[in-house]
Amino acid sequence: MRWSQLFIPTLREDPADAEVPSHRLLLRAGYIRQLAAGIYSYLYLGQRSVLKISRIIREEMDRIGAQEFFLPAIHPAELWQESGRWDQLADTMFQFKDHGGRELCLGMTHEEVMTDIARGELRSYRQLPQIWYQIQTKFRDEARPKSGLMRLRQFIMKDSYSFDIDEAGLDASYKKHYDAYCRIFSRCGLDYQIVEAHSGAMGGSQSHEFMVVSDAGEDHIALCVKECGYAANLEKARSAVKPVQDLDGDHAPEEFSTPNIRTIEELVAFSKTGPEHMMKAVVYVAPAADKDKKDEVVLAFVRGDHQLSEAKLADALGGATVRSARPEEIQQTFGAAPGSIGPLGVKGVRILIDEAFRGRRNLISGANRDHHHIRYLTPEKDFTGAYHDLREVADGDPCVRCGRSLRVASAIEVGHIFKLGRRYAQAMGLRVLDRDGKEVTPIMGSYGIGVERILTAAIEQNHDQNGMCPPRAVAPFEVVLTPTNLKDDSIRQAAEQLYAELRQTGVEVLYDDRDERPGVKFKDADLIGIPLRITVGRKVGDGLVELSERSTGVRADAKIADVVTLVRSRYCG
RNA sequence: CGGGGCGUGGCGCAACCUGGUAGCGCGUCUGCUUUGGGAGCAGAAGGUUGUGGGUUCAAAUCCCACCGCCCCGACCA
Repeated sequence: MRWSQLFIPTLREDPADAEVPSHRLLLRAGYIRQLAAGIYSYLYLGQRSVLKISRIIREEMDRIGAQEFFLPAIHPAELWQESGRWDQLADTMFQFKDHGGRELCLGMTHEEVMTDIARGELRSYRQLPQIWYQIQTKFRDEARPKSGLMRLRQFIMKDSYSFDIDEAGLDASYKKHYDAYCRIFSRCGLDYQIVEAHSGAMGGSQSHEFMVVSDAGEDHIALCVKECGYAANLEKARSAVKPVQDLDGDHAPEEFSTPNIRTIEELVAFSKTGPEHMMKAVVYVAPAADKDKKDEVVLAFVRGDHQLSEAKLADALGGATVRSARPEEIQQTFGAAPGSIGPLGVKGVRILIDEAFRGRRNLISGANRDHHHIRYLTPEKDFTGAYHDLREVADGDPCVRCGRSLRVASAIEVGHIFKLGRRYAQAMGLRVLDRDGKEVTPIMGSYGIGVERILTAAIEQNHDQNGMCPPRAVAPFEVVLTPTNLKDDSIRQAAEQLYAELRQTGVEVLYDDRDERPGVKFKDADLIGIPLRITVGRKVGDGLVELSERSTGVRADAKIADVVTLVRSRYCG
């Protein structure tokens, strides 16, 4: 393509609204323009990158035998009411009415539509397994879109769904996706991590997320610094605890005065005891499912130097959504203010204890009386509760698997696979006959990839002061051909000829035939991140051009006669 | 949804506090010169100052309401 005829609106200055590097560069390089919060137009370069990413995904999905569909973005409300998600997801779904008053929504995902097709057509175990996928625009009315293409209200997603007759079949479909995803992200040039994931309110038994470590990411993961391979989403990550030496002796619990002591920190200073000997009481409320029932107050304990994980607490309570209790609720339930809450004498409140307290003794906690705490508390002897893993892993905690340190990092979620189970199939009446002629409910898997997030992650991982340097697989062109001065006949002729030859041999080449000074062309080429530049300049008289690699900055002269072969073999093979 | 910030030619900003009819840089257009890292000179075009209302002789500027965008937090199948 001839640059002079293309629309590549590069910007010299940083746009005021862009903070993270990928957003800034996508705007500056003329890949995208914003239409509204979380809604972007993909211009020529952006669309080329998106198409290249989509093509890679398509190839790898086809390779595992997945079949591509194209499904509606507009869905009738009834479909989502059947699965129960119309109300459940009302806050993040674009819902609207047509002229006749019929309720519709823009699809945020396609479990319902896929399952609807399946229930109408799949009759026999002989038709299974099936893997169906699509690459489609999804819509979510995010409470807070942010960071360019990181969190969008309209975005492109590859989503696939597997239907199997039994668990073993699902395992196989899951494994196929796992492997396909590895190939996809590797081909896109991403340095990624696979982490065990929390399957969330969707249910499901097993789940992995494909994460790209980046400061711009909004997820948090824990990674073992050694090669034991442990990696998990922070919502699910576990850590070991270093053994703690408790105070010996068989003491009875003893209340003591702690005037104006409310925080663990103050208590540590006051009692001259380490926080690992304290039971931090955290009070939560699980709102009642029915309006007739009362909200349930729960009391959770984590070690003084640990943090409670709300996700784990919610899991321990069977997937309920929880909120922290208000001070007046705490006062009413325990007869004391937050900061003085403890396990003794508590009635009618569920008590959850973090695993880290197993086998511990002579601990300190609140006395349920203002300005008082209790020491010599021993779980199981003095009070009981259910043990659960409740604490959030902190940077530097020992790895559960190998005991080395865990690193907590922020990351971009580019893919997510999980075993859905039978929830949708059941709710929507998908049944097939098995070998014995008995009706059974197939088991499903659901697998997603965020297309824009691959682009975002690729840029977050690969950029410098001059612009982006995306991997070749996602860059909009493979080569930029840059004549330094088109008014010089020998330069122009050499460039024109190279352009023709490169195109002929199938190299994706962007020919910068603009009447601009060399500096402008170099800056633009660096900004938009074309992996290889061929500069046709002053050495053309000696039969030489210059090759320079965007990502490394390495430059070398090459004979004009050899360039096409060289480029094809070394750079665009 | 809570907190904070910002809306002025295409982009980045100034003028607002202290009211007097909008200015700078970049970009754009024309001409000449220049040509290996965002050129120089000369000339030119381009703005209902987010929207609506109010105060005033007079509003980008003061007041009220609304809309939009960004950031932090909550939320995130």
